[in-house]
Amino acid sequence: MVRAPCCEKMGLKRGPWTAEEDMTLVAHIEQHGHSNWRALPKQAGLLRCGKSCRLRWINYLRPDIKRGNFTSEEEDAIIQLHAMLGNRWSTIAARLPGRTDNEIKNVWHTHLKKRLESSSKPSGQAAPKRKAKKPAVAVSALEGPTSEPASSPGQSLSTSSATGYSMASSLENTGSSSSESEEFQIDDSFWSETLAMSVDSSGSGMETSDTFGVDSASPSSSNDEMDFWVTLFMHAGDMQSLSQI
DNA sequence: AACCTGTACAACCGCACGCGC
DNA sequence: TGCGCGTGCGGTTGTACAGGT
Repeated sequence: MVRAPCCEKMGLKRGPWTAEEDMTLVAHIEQHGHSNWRALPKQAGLLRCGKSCRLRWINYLRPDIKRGNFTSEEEDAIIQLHAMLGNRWSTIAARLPGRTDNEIKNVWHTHLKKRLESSSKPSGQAAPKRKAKKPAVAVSALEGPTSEPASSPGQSLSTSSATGYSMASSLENTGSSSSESEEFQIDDSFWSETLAMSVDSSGSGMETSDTFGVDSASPSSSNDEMDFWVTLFMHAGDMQSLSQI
């Protein structure tokens, strides 16, 4: 199956987005939505390919994006989820309200990975953040009435694409996390305990478990299934870390 | 003060998947 | 049933900036 290039490079702009482009995109999406990314740039009068518009919206312009440094809880959650799920950034992002897969991926590659590699220390200590990155130009241009930082933890998630994601594939496709099968040896007592916990889905004390409750309220059965497995793994991770103490 | 190096983040690229025709 | 299109995802690259020398 030969696919056409995502953007026929006919005078389409590339590189960093300007504030005007951002505003144009946001205004268009607010008015018309984004039912068709490919047609969107034309309709909005943007000289960008649809893919670029989609990326910009998802990673930067969405009103529910939470910007700023990751909290240590978030970093710990990423580390745990990555240990469980591997490089499934979108799935991990779905567990962290307001965070995007791209952002999480960047954080992982820049310091979480190094932190894990360089130290066997407990994860509570965040890697030193060298700088508070410049405020993005486009954001400052947008930080008007249109984009309020919805940083409250219970907000709805739009990052998750609810791709039909099965547990089997998540376990089999462990290219980057080959140690999963070794890390999680599940015995019968684990299953009985975990299943009991998942029925009564009270939080385990971790901040991210709040988001489970939100998502599990979703009518989508695939989301329910995903929540079940992620919750399961989270508990497994908790139990493992407890056993190491 | 100027240059060099490392870090953080935005953006791009290519592939895979799902859906409609 | 097969094909083409649109979208989503993960990997990678480019670049701006801060700190160090």
